[in-house]
Amino acid sequence: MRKQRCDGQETRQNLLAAAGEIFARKGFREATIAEICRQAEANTAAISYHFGSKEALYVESWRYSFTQSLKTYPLDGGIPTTASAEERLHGRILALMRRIIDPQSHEFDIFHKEMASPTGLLAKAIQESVEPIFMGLALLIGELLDKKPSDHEVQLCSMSIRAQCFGPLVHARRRKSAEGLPPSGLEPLLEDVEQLADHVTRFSLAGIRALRPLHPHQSNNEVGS
Amino acid sequence: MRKQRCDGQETRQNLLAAAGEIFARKGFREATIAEICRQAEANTAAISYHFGSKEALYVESWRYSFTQSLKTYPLDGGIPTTASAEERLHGRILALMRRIIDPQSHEFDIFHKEMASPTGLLAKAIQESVEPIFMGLALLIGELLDKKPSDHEVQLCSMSIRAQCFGPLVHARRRKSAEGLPPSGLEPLLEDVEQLADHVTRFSLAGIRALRPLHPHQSNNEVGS
Amino acid sequence: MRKQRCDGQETRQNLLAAAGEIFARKGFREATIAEICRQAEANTAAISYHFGSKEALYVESWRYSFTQSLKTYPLDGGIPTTASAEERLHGRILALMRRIIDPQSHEFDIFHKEMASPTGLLAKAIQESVEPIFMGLALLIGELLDKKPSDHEVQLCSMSIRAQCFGPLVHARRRKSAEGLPPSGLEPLLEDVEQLADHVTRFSLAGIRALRPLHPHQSNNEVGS
Amino acid sequence: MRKQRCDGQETRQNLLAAAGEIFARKGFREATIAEICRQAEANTAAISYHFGSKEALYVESWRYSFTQSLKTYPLDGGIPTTASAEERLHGRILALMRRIIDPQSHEFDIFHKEMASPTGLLAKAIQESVEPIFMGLALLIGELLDKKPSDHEVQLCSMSIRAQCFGPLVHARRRKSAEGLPPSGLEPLLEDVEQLADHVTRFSLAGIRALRPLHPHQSNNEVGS
DNA sequence: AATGAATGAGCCTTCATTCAT
DNA sequence: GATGAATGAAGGCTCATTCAT
Repeated sequence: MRKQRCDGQETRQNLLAAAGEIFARKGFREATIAEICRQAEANTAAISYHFGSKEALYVESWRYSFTQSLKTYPLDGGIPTTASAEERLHGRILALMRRIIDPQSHEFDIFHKEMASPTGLLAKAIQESVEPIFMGLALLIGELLDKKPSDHEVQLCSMSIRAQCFGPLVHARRRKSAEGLPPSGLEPLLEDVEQLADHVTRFSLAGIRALRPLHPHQSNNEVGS
Repeated sequence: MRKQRCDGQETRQNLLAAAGEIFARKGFREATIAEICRQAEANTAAISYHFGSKEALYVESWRYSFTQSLKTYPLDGGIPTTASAEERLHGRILALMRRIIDPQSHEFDIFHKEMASPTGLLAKAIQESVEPIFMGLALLIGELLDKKPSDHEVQLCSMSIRAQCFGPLVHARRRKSAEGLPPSGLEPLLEDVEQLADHVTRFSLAGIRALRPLHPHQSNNEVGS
Repeated sequence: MRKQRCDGQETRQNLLAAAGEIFARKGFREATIAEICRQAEANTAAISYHFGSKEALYVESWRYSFTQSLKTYPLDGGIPTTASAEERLHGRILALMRRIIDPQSHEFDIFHKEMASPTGLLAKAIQESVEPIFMGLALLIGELLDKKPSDHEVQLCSMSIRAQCFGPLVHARRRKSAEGLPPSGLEPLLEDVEQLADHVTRFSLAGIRALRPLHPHQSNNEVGS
Repeated sequence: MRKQRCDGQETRQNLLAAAGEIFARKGFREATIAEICRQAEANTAAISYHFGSKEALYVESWRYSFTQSLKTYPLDGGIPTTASAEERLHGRILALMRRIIDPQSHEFDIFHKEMASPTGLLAKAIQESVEPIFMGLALLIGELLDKKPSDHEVQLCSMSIRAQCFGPLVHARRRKSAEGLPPSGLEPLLEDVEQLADHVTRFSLAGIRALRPLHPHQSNNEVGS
């Protein structure tokens, strides 16, 4: 009972997709190549053939998930660079949240599990992928604070914002995945996301402004709502 | 070469302590009872004997870690109830951070791993333990916002603060545990913690105030430093 | 369906014996722990438990086989040290041959396979075990040649004798094991061994004497260069 | 990126050569067709295609190695049939040794591994190839002993000589292959070979003469029975 | 003629658990 | 009360082989 040998890369793609899903659900160690291959409708030896090892598949599947996710949700949230810093911050926060919450994307579940129980296998890949995101955020905050991105206060604010994006959403993801099928639960969650992004943006802009040193005449027009 | 039968509970205590450490380092699934027993200098069968199963040991060791941690770091950070809400918030944030960062305590590593890869075993125990912490925080924020603790905005702010405590510190923990001995690396980290708590308090108070509806006379004295 | 836990070392002994037999028949790589355990009536995990790995079992089983074999066939063949050098040489050759040909002993089959396809695992064990055998032979030949055991000619003669013991007998072993049960085939083979030992002793003594330096009445017609 | 389809037999030749080398180094079971094909720069399916199976390739590669080796080293060592029996024996021994030690030739490594761990696949091929070698040696010894080649004593002497050729040289081969490049290490080994051949010839001629029946001028001090 | 892709069987190992002592 | 010994179920990986192209 052989599979059709369509174009030769189909199995590879199936494995990457299935691996992303299973690794996101179970983590590296608890995921079994048997389950991945069952879902990809491939033989267990196919992983050795295409990727060499479970470890290599893990790294590849994360890169794959991350790339796909970034294609769907550009870092700047589609806000033009001519918009105000506040609007661009809101755009970034919203884009990040949508990436995190998208049930199609598995990168953040994998990322989260890797943070909690590092295998060390993703260190390099994550480093390369996450750095630009952090840097873009730090640049924006630096603009708002009128300081260099490497400044300590900028870093602290960056951390505050990132944490507000990650924390609640990984919970939301789990709550969601614990339910049934995604189709019905998608829209309400996206609504939630916008509301949450509004809150985090407003909350954080206030926090940032409280640190702004020497502008006595600071305006109060916020973004959102 | 039997062990001394001191009081019969010594092995149990050793197992609880060792389990907390190992589960914190490796998570439930990846921790092996062999390693736990090796560290506790007990026989592998001792776990089945004392706790019935690996699962039961897991729950017990978390309760044990949590209880010990709460004894060391009271929820209110030692700030008297007569102090201002801002000071009490700072006290809570600092206490929470110190609990998280304490290398002696394993509850947060276990908690974090359980969030990332839920076994479901701790659901009830965590629920019971975390609820009062969240409630105390919500009460305080409600006081600052002049709203009920169950109000949506209060919940959002509570989330913002909790996330700022968890996010950076679990990273700090890992970075720390990756180094050498904890004793020498403790002080500088505690300094960091106070600095971080100051930032989060100031940042969040500003965020909270920005949501406060229509009180023109709001004061600006912040806490910290 | 548990095994009886008689004295706790029975399984270990069974495994050692079975391993010697299987490793001798199939070699390290082709032998499977499943087969060894089937023959020892033990679980496959028992090997990990008692020895840690297939590799460690291999080494242990060889030491076990070698020790048992040496107990049955002392190196000197039971010839008293007061006997003539010729008689003692004959004793050694016969003892070596009997050790090699004994169907109960597996050390030489393992040794032979290890020489042909080294795993490297037995290097140290074999070195330690074989050294005294070679040294004893070299001492004896040195006595016959009136030279030091480390002399080049002594070494060459030692090699000639050892090769004559090994070569034909490993063939004989295989021919024998290819047949059916050992009980009936044992005596005729032992007879063969004595005949063979006589031949090798006579043949080699003549070769040695031809090299003996200072006896003026020996003939010197040699071949080559 | 297909290979050039030169003449269609190039791949076959490459496979035979690579197989000889790999089988010699690892033995039949441990050699993998993946490694052989990698070295031959061919696809793994090529073996099934050209030879039908790993087994068939094994047999073919041995025949190939043996044929090539025999071309380089004629059985009689180039000694004319008019030379004395002693000289012809020396020639044969030297030729046999040179065949064994030649690092270019793999037949003896394969042969040795096959003796130690018979696959049964080479039985017929080896039988056919080795018979003439043994017969030639037996004829020569029969001439020296003035007996028929099938005589028991002739067979024993033949065995003694063959064993002295095989034993030390397979060791030498392994020692050599464990070193670095063969080119530089070749000359000193060939010197050793001649020295060794001299020893074996002299040693064995003495042994043979000691068995020569009724020539009144031979000495008779033997050992045994 | 030749190959990339895929397969299924088998191997060694790990692990939580359970007896008999 | 406590333990050494033993178990069986998986898990990841390797490998010779076989298709469809």
